[in-house]
Amino acid sequence: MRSRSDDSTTKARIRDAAIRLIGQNGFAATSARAVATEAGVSAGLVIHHFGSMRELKVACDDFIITEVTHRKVGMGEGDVSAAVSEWYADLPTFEPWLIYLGRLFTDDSVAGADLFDRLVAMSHTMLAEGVASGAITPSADEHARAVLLVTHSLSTLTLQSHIARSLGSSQLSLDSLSRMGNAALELYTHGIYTPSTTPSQEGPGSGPTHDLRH
Amino acid sequence: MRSRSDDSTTKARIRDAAIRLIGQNGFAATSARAVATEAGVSAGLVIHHFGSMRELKVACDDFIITEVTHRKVGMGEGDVSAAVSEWYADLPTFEPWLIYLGRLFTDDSVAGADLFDRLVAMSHTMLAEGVASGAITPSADEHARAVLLVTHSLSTLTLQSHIARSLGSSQLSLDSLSRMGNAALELYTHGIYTPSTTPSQEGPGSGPTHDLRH
DNA sequence: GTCTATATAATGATAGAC
DNA sequence: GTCTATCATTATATAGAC
Repeated sequence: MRSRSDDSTTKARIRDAAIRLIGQNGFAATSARAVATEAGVSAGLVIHHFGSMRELKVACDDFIITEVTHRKVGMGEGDVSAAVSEWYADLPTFEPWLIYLGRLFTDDSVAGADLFDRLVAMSHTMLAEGVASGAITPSADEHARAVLLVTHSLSTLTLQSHIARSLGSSQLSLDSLSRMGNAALELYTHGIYTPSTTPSQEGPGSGPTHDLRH
Repeated sequence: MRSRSDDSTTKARIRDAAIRLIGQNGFAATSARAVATEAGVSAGLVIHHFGSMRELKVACDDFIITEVTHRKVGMGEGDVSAAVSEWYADLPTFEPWLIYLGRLFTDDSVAGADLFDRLVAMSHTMLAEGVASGAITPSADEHARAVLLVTHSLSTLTLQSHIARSLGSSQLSLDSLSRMGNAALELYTHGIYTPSTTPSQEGPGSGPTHDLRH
């Protein structure tokens, strides 16, 4: 279900075209002319409606952030996970939004930084509730764990083209998503190491690659 | 330790400048003139040495891939993890390489795709060995798990600016790296869920966000 | 609102002097 | 090898016709 995205004004069509192109190629590689062609209008009209390319970018950011954030259904506002799940459930419609969302964290914008920080805060809250209820194991560094989980979670977005290719489809499919989801569930349930053979503690600087050298 | 990177020819200086700028801003946002200024040479010389901007990009890709891949030390060639660990251990020197490496998977290039696939193959092999020796729990979908672990691992690179900010430093620090590494070790050791309260199986399409809604 | 035409700036790339 | 000067192309953005 789209909320107010059934907006068939020309301005909305231009914005949607920009979301597709910026998501696919990045902002710097997207020209006003390319957006115009994609939207089926003239180049001047793109600028006329948004003032400048940077403002068009901001409009796209705002739109995506609003769409992924403004959830009134169920468990309160700001439920990004639920929104993304809905998007995944209707890939033909929402794939451009998912691609743009991934690009948001990589193209560096204030919108991406803000959303990331909000996701960390949400993850932090949920983890704390889980720990309090006994469902989730405490961590020696709760904030680092929250950042780690958000980072891991977003990697499915930022690296979606590689995931799709490696799993055998040209683009992200429901099947690939399901396989990744189940693998992640395994990981979050019991890790990957057998209980008796946990490796020794890491030193500083060993960084993010230790999961490649089990 | 740099291998053959102590190359102080002008051509190498231009390539190093390009690695810094492309890593920081992306290829499309990096002009020949900007590279020239960064390297302290004229704009024409950049093209003279590399032929075109695209060829300069390929040269940067090749350089980084070679540096991160050609490890003859210890456990055989192609040990990307060991190389990245060395880079992390000397951040002032190698930070531009780490940033470029992250950009490689996001800017989409053939070099990035090839490296990703090789990392998945390596991860697959290591996991299989671990399972055979009893150190690692088997998975219902070994390939998906390998892809997941590589994706998670690379997210520390592709999202490094967000991680650094969220952990309180302006850029990636040894302390942040250490905290993330330890949080990941916890995760890989026992997951996050307590044994008795594992959530039910995921359906298709629930995708990569379930780790945000424990 | 939408177009065409255009001004202005920046881009990648070339040519030729040194 | 390196520079300056320049070209052709493309970019964003503006102005004005309809």
